[in-house]
Amino acid sequence: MPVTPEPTRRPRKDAERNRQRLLDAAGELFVERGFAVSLEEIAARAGLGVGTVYRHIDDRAALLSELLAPMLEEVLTLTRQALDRDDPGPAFFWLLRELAERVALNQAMRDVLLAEIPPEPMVTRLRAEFAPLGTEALRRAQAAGAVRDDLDPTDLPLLLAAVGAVELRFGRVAPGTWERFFTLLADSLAPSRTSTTKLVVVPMTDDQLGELSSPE
Amino acid sequence: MPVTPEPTRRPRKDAERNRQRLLDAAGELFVERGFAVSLEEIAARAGLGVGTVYRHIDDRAALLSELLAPMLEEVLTLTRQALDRDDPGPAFFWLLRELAERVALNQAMRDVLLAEIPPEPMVTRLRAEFAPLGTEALRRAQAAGAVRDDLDPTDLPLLLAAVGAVELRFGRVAPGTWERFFTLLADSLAPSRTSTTKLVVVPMTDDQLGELSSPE
DNA sequence: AGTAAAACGGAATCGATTCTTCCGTTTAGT
DNA sequence: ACTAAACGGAAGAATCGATTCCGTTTTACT
Repeated sequence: MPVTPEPTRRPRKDAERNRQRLLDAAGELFVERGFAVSLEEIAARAGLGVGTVYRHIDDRAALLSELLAPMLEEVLTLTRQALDRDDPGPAFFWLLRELAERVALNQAMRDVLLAEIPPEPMVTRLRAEFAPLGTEALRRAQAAGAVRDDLDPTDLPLLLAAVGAVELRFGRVAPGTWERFFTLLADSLAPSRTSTTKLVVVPMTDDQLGELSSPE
Repeated sequence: MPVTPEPTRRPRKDAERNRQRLLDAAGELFVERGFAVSLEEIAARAGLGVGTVYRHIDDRAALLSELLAPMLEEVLTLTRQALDRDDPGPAFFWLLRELAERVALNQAMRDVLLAEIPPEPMVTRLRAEFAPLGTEALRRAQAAGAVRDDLDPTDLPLLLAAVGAVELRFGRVAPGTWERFFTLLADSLAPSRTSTTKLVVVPMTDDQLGELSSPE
């Protein structure tokens, strides 16, 4: 039976270049705007027409799914790194902060924790795989006396969601506020303490709070 | 010049009844769904047609504004009550919890803190009037040694927003979770502590976390 | 240079959503 | 019964974003 000589022909040079631009633009915008990005927005940032976008992807869902996967993968990687350490207390707080930072600064990650997003296989997988790892990291930190015993593994997504929500709301007028909030939150996880962790990040100003009313 | 004999004629009985139904339905739905309620939804719950709604209100904005006002007014009232007390520490934590509860259980309040809502004079007024009162309540609690010194008045809306976000996201599958989170958060505000406040509210279950993926 | 296939741009289409208006019908009040 | 008030809900208008379609431009190769 005669088969096609070249099962996969080499794409044209401009097509390859545009695919890269598309992926770059989509990646940036996904971090900035999460699942709310429109294809038009992506096309514009890539300097392409929407029609061209569709020649490179199946549809919007497939594109976002592809962009989301590595972000969620990184969560698992970080968690495994924490479990590799032999200082359970600091390792747990390190992990929590790494995750909090990613959630705070990445709208797509915030959407995963905070928003009603279309069903994503990767999200289901993340939950299934993260659960035992996160639980173990927490248990070890508790065994080491670094974390209050009544903290539950299910509190972890809750804490991260809170951090994400804070930066989502206040980050626009006072970037970095998530870190101030995180410091506060972390202080509540210790079984006891004789002092507070110094709040390094400056508080918001009244003016910044006022800016919340003006759109965009 | 002849004037109208009855400047304001008595409305028909059914009109009066419907106006009340409308206000009741709108009030309920505003608490449940915040600024996202549609007039159609309100009309349906009131058992009226949308056309009828418009005979009772100017437009959507006016209706929501009217419903929002008393909620914000209550915030000021609670704050003044806290300032009337002579136990600054407990008074501050009492106030924070009262406000947190309202924010957590009322979507309209959450929207005020968390969402991009249309400009509302009442919100501007609230900010202006709450600021000095909230600041005073905090300062007194700090002077009494009940609250860490580096907490800033602008952190208050931030803390409340976080509580609201938590219940917004997790309340559907695990109502009351805001309270667990609040307890945790409150523990971080003390200058020091030798133990933790017992977390009375049970944590979420893994199943509940999983339900977050399914819409509605 | 010349040509055909590949790729492109963006207008047009489609669907969904929600405020608001309009008008024919129903109901309260006398 | 009759009239003015009130009602219901379809229709109009606007917005927004995914997806498709097709005439035009570019690349690759002779």
